[in-house]
Amino acid sequence: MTRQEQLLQQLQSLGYRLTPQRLLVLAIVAGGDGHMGVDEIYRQARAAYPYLDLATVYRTLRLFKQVGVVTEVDIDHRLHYELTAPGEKHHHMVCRACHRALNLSPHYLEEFRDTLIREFAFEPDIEHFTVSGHCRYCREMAAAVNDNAAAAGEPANDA
Amino acid sequence: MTRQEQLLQQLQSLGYRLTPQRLLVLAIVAGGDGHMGVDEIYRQARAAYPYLDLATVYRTLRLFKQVGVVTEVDIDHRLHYELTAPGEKHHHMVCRACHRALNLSPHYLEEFRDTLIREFAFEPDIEHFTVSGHCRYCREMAAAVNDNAAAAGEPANDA
DNA sequence: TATGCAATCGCAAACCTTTGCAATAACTGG
DNA sequence: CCAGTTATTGCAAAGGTTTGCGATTGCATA
Repeated sequence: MTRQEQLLQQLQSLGYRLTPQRLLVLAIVAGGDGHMGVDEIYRQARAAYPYLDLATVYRTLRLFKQVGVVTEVDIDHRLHYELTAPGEKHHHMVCRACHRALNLSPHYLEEFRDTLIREFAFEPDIEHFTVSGHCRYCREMAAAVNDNAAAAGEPANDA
Repeated sequence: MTRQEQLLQQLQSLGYRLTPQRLLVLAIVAGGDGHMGVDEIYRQARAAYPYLDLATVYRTLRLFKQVGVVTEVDIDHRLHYELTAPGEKHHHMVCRACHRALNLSPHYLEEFRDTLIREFAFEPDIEHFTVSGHCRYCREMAAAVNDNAAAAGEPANDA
């Protein structure tokens, strides 16, 4: 039994129905490399089954997430999904500048998590943890730009 | 010079214009207690100046955030803002169940931050850090419910 | 104080995501 | 294999947020 069949059976045993739409979305997410945007999943799904509705894709992904089949990652205020790899669980560092998402081993969070539970009885949602910030590359680039522009001081523009 | 006047001067010195809309939004956020939803800010602003557009409120708040005047908090996928209190900086723990937002002293994050910088050269965005999870009260309630319902096993419903 | 330029505004439309509803289809039991 | 139940779908519309654009207005300069 392949991993996908396993997951499907898991869904079914939880009382959910196995619809062609769900099979399709699962296959696509499983086939993609890493976190995929909803639009990309939708595009691929539509190529195989043009009748499919965007709302169904969103609902399906939400269901998968709830059941633990996929992991949701918020990248620049957009939802992305990737197959949950058991035993290779990881969190994300999302760069505010280039929107790259880097993986982060849960190991780095355990202590933080323990502290929150101990001090506040707050159980952080470590399944879907994401920190935003500036990645190595964008920091280097920002530093370089700063060196050049030095004193310019133009305010930001709007749009 | 009041804190508000300070902030206004800061905006101006950065090259931004002091418009009535901005003064109004700043006054409202400064007057509110803690993180306010955009709709609430908009409602109050409109009461004083009915011509104001929602888009302007969003743009203004985004600008304030960028300049550091306010802090953005994502509560259940909605944007909330609060005046940035220098010296009282704090992060948030947002409960996934009741959507309460609890404050978290930066102290609990310093070590985590240092680790990310050291190991990955990733500079986490500690100005706008939010962890989601389950708060003390909702955990207690969930535990109580579990005790009662014990074995029910109904699948989730849709809407 | 009058003038000019760019930043900002209001408006309308777009974008991403969720939701209500009636029609459809997956599963269950006979 | 058929019928009944109910989860799920497609569609259309709404909700929250962002954006393009022409008109307005703040501010600097003279």
